[in-house]
Order: sequence, then C-alpha cells, then structure tokens
Amino acid sequence: MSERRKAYPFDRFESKWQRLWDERQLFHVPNPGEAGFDSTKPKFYILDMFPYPSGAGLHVGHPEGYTATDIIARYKRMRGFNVLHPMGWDAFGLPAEQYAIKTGQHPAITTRENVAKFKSQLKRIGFSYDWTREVNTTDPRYYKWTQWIFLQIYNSWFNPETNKAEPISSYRGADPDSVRLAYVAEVPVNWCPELGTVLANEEVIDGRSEIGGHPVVKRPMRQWMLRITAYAERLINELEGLDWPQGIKLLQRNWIGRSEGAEINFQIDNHDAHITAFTTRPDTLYGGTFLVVAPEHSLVDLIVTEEQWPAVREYRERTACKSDLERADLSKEKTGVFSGAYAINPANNEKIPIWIADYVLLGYGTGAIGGVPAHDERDLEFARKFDLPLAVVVQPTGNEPAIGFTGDGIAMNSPIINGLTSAEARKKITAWLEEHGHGKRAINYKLRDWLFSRQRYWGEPFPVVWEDGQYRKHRALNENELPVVPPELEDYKPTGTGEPPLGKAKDWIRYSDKATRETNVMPQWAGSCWYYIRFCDPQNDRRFVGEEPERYWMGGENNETRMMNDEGMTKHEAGNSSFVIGHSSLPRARGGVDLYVGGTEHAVLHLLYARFWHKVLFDLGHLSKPEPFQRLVNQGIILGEDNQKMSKSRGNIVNPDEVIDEYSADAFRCYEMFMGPLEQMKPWSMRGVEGVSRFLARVWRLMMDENQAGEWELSPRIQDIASDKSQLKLVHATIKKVTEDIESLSFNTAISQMMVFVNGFTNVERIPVTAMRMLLVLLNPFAPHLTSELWEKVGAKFRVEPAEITQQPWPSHDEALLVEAEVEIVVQINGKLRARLKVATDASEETLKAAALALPKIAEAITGKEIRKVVIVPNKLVNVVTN
RNA sequence: GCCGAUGUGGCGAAAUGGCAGACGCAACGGACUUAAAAUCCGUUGGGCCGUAACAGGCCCGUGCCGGUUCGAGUCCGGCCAUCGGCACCA
Repeated sequence: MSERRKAYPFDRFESKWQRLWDERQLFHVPNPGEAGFDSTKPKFYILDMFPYPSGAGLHVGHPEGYTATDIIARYKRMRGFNVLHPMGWDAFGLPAEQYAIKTGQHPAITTRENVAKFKSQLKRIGFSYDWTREVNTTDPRYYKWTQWIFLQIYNSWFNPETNKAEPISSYRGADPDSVRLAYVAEVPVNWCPELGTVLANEEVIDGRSEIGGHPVVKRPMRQWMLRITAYAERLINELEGLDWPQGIKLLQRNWIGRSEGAEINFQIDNHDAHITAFTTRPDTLYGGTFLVVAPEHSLVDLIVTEEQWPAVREYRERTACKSDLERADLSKEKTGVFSGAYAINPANNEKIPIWIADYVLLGYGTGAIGGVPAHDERDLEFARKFDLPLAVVVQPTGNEPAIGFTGDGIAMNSPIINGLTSAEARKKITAWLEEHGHGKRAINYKLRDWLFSRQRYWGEPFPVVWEDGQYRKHRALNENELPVVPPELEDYKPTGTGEPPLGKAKDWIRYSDKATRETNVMPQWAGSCWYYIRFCDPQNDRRFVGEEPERYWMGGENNETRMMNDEGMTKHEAGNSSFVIGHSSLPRARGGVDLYVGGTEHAVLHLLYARFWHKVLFDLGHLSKPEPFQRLVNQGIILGEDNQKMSKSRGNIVNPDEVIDEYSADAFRCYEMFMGPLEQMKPWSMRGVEGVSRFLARVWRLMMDENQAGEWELSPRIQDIASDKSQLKLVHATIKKVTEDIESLSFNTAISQMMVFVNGFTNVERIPVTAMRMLLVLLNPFAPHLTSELWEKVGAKFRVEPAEITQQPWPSHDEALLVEAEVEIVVQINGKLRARLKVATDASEETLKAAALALPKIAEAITGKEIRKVVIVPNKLVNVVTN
C-alpha cells in the first residue's frame, strides 16, 4: 500500500504552494489605515474555536470545522471581501502543568513545543490563516490584557437602574466591595483533592472532575467570583437576535434557568425572625403544610430547639460529608430532620413545622421552601417519608388524581383565590402577599456566579494585592503594573491544602512591606473569553484592541457601500456571459464575528462566559456591539471507522498526517467535507478518502498527461475552443450549485456537483480551456494546492491575469444557459407515475393536459373512468385524478 | 423524569410537498494487460410478471401507527429506537 504510486503527484507541489502562500503573504489582511487596506471591500470575520495545543497533536476532529471555515474564507476572498481568518492557541491549562509536575519542565517550554507541532500540522492542511495575527494566551503581551480586562470587571458594578455595568466610582452605597463584578467570597466550592484545585460547576460532571474524572467534594474556601448572575436576564434576552442553532440557544436558556414566582416570608413562631422561601407556585400557598430549609441555611442555628440540636448537628455533619454525586442521587430516599421550630403560613395563619433537609439547596432561591406535598413530587415524597400532612389546593382540570398533581388547574381550599385558574391565582395571591408585606414577586436563576480562581500554576495571575496583613483588604494593581508575570518555580505540585502553588514563590508574593500578591490564578476560560477581540489588532501594546480595528471587524451593520458591494461582487465574467445570481444567504453582519464554527461542547461554558465579558466591556464603552458571535455553527463529531467515538483506548484514532502522506492535503480537506453535512455526527472511512482522492486525480489527469519519460505535462486535449451547448450548461449548473452550496455550508453536495462536472468531461477529446479554468476556480477553496498547480500549468500555455488563482474573482452563472428547449414531464394517474412526456419548455397548461391525455398509456388507463381533476405543474408534471 | 437532535440501499449520503436513492464507497461484469495494480466502460433497493435474449410491465419500499393532500422521505398527531444535554433548581 505504502509503495503504491500516488494517484497524482501531490507530493511534488503541496508544500511548494504552502511556502509560496507564506512568502507572498497572500492571506494577510491589513487593518484600516495600514498599507494595502482596501476600504471599498466589505469585511467578513470568520473564526474557528482555537485549540488547546496538546502533546498528542491534531486529530481529524479539529480540521473538520477548520476546513469548512477555510473554504468559506477562500470563497469570500474571491467574492471580494476583506476576510479576517485568524488562528491562535488557548495554551494555559492543566496538561502542560501536569507534565511540569512529572518532569519539572516548565510549562512554557511544553507549550512552545506543542504549539510548533500544531502549527506545522495546520499548515500542512493548507489553511489560509493570517498567521501575522496568531495569538497565544500564555504570551505576556496577550495576558497583560486578560489581566487588564479583569481590572475593568473588578472596577465596575452592575447598576440595576441602567441595567448595565458602570465604573465602581458611580456607586453611591457604603461598601463598593459588595457590588463589584469581581468579588471575593468564602463559598462552598467544588474541591478536587486529586487535582488540588477547585473547579467551576461547569467543570464538574456527576460529582467528578470533567478532566480526569476525579471525585469532587464541597468545601468552603476564599475565592474570586465574577458576578455573571447580574447579566442573567440580558444573557437570555439577547440570545434572541443571534443566528445560532436553536438547540444551543435553548441549552443556554436552560443553563441560566430563569423562573418566575414569589418570595414568601414565613414568620417563625416564638421568634422575631422570618424565613423567606422562593416558589414558582404561590397559588399553592394554602397547601403548604411544612417548611424545609437547607442544612447550611444561616437561620438553622437560630431556630433549632434544645432537644433537636443533637439530631440536627448529626444530620448536618452527615450531609457535609456527602459528595455532590451522593447528594444529587435521585434514586435514594429523601432524608431530613425536624428542627423543633414552627413557622406561620401567612395565608391561613396555621402553624407548620420547619424541617431541615438536603433536598433543598442553599445555592438556589433563598435556600428554603414551603413544602406543598399535594402538588410537588419532592415534597410529596418527603411528606410520606416523615408522615407530614397533605392539603389539596389545586383541582386538576382532567381526570387525574388531585394528590400529586403538579400541573395548572383550579384553585380550591384557598379562600383568597378559590375558583381561579392557577395562572390567575398566582397573580392574585402575589398581589395579596405584597399588599400585606408577606412577600413579593421574584425571579430566580439557576445560573450561579462564576467561580473564577484556580489553585494552579499555569494560568494568568490576578492583578491584585492584599494589604494590611494577610487576606485583609484586596486592592487592584494599576494598569501600568501589567502584566503580572507568574514566578519561576522549582516545584509545580499542588500543595494539597488549597494554598495555590504560587504560594511557594516567597519573593514573588511579597509586593511591598505591607502588601502580598494574590496567589490564585484565573481559569482557562479567561484567555478564550476575548481572543476573538484580540485577533482584530493582535500587536497592539497600548490597548487590548485598537478602536478602529475593533469597529471595523466587530462593528457589523453594513453601510450602503458594503451592501452594494456584497451584491455587486457576484457580477463577474462567467464563461461567455455575466449574470448576477441571488443574494448571499450567509447573514449580513449585525455585529461581532460573522461566522463562528466549533463544537457543541462549548455551548454553555466558553460561549456564555465570552458573552458575559463582551457585555461588560460593551457597557463600559470598550466595544461597539453587545454580542460577540453573530452566527454560530457546530460541526458534528467525527467517529472512528468502527462507528465508535475516537479514543486512544479503542485504537480507532485517525492521524491527519498519515492521511495527508498517503492521499494529499487536498484529499484530506475534500473528504472531511464530503463525508456528510457539517453539523452531523459521522464515521471516518479511509475508503471514502480514497474515493475523493480518485476524484482529485481525475481532475489532474483531465488536464495533465504523463509522457514517455514519466513527466507530467499539460494535455493537448486542453484547447482554446468554445464549449458546446451541453458543456456550457454543465459549467453554469456547476457554478450555480457550488456557489449556493458554499453559502449554505452544504460542502458535500458542492463536491458532488464538481464530480458530476468532471464525469461529464471524462473522455472528451477536445476540452475547452475556459471550462477547465472555471472548474479550477470553483474547486480552489476545497483543493487549493491542486488547483493552484493546475492553474499555473494551464496559465503557462493560455495566459490569464491575475496569475494567482486565489486572486481570481468568483464566477456567477447565467440562468438562461440552464434552460433547455424541451423538458420531460412526468404523467401520473392518481399520484402514481405512469408515463413521461417531452414538451417544449413553458408549454401552457392546456397543451400539457392535452398531450398527457393523448398518451396511449394514459388514454388506455382512463378509459371508462371519470376524470375528476387534472393537476398540472408547468415544467414538472401532470397528475390525472380518476375514481 | 424533562429538553433537544436524528432515523432513507450492504455503507457515507442526495432530494423548493411533485420521477426516492444524485454523488461517493463496496460488490459484480467487461475493456486494457503475459498477469496484476491503476485506469476506462457497464450493472447494482426488494419482489413479481415477461422474453430465446433484449425490450418492457406490475407491486412493495424513506423507524412504526394514523391524518392532511390530486400527490408525503418532506406537513400534522401519536408511538418506538439511538445519540446528546439537563437533572431534587422549589
């Protein structure tokens, strides 16, 4: 196999073209004001999710999305856009640090090596990135600005009046630290002993760490938090205008988890205090027969009676030991303990017992609930376990039993709201509660504030110091003190105590006589939260991004000239004619990245965090639009040949390098796209690669012959002659299909059409050079090396300007050439195909009907039957309906 | 349990409500070759009828059941299966 001759001599020219593209800086796009910037062109910002450069190198999943965006980037350039298509490295993170722990090698070295490997692999595939814009999150010139953004967040607060972030100086309250968007809290966190760090909720899956699958326990620690919850409402509402898959929007909405209801105050019997409970069903208030508070609730200490203390203490200790996994285990029975105290149900003034149970979570709502066993599954289960009373207060509208009915019905046994529908009842009782000072309308979110510190080495240090003795008062550094560079360390191991590894760098920690540095570092998400902004102006050392480049690349909302250009650009010479095809279906920019392609795994993590940061920076006037990514597309996962997820243990991993060695980079690219729809999950097939490589070889041999000496030369079949009618039709049908399919990201069918084209010219003795040129232009975004080489060969004999294929304008098709004089009409009887008919195109309905009924087969079939109706679709079919 | 996506030949897949299976893979047959590989040409959803052989014809078929329609892979309702997400969120 390995010694088999290559299907075509790609190994002789692929690296040549990659080198030439580099040398000629062909894909470098200048910023406004820079040399070579063309302001008459519209912009298009097309972005990939930048990778974490792991030691294992690229696998075939990465280049799937990258190939799709590269095709569009190349296509858009040919359509006359200024295309921003950058790549960089999300290089902070655990693996490099773990490697450092094992070997003592500094993570920066590992990172540099891995980046070099990834970069060379990407270059081998022939991606047209503007490498002058490469960024690396671990570069001090980059993370200086990550730290700067943290300072912006730290130095601002969310003003509920204006519904946006403002400088902290505009806050009039007593304690600004209590409202900062970045704040310190002693919170129960997800502590992972194995990794020696805390993790965000998003990084914990089923009570285990997402990375490594180690157990995670709850433990209170001093942590930096970002007040993302302040933006919950906007993060939901502003999803609306984005061109994202509905599923991803839904995932984010569910993650944020908005629910509307009421907070109700329950007076504690014999105490001058009350417990506030959140509920989405205030209409069931009369059914509340007990109260449950979370074990960690602050009022527990106050209300528990003498005789109940031992039981409560024991219960609290027991729940504290539980992992999240155990606590969330639904299959297990509910647990809880009576506090000894009672509260008053404000609706009916009844005394109800207060229980303590871990099915109530401290982190959601108020950490206390009113138990309504008749109309809530969990409360019902709890009530049955501990023999608490039930009260039915909602009458189901159907035949369901009232006990355990959780839907909306009619309120009953509830004097204030009897007879009302649940929706009406909710409104009325909430108004009643507000009126009597027993509660108020409230909205709650599942979304928690973002736990933003990590006890690690390989991350961005916080630009913060602690003054007045250890951990007393935090103070942000000045901008001019950035970047804060992490110290060199001998030993990167976690301390195991929760004290971050940076704590070992005694000299570094000491900031001044009375101040020490913060030793936590930022999570990996920090760098990826804004890299797409930095790409607009990556070399800027005075600002995180220049105002003009930001406005140009992220501004969106095309002005008149841009609109005109977008349309006008399609007007190019195409074969023998010019014709403008329909407008682009890729959306017009409304701000932000025009197209962002990446995996679904980032649906709620990266994409939510980045939106949050973007909005803060927008509010503070640093950015021109409120959303970072206008259009999002998720590529599907590529499975192994065995239809299983690719993994080392299954031994089904496909290495791009090997595929390229054997079949060429172009075949690799084309196969990745030919496999199926971009967004679909699909299995790899080496046979499939071979098939696509055969197609590319056919393109090669269409234009090249091998002479006696075994050298390839331009085939004498290629001649400067006109295409015949059917060839012209094929050319234009292909222009149309390929253009439309690229616009709709249907790359697989675009390739199919080009296969049809090539099949049509196989064994043709005299091939019109114009048709071949057209094929090369259309195929160029998919197979840039092959088409560049052939373009050059063809150009050597038949001169054409410009000499570089990547600078060719994209053609448009002539609809008139697609119309045949005659069309075949399908004739059906009662919807079943019975005959075919050739008629002149655009024949009238009468003509069609007459011709169809005159067909012997049809005439015969309808003899003796009544024709009830004849359906006629011009140029398509005739359907005769009989009885 | 809730939410979402998907379900079409031996396989990857195509199909503005209008000829189901384009294109590719695999398989089979043929040409070229001493032979093979490569290449080129052809056949290829299932069943039945038909013919000496072609030609030709009929029926069934897009997970299952029903509906709308002259006509449904496509639209509507209900199931089933697979995958993904969330999961005591009050």
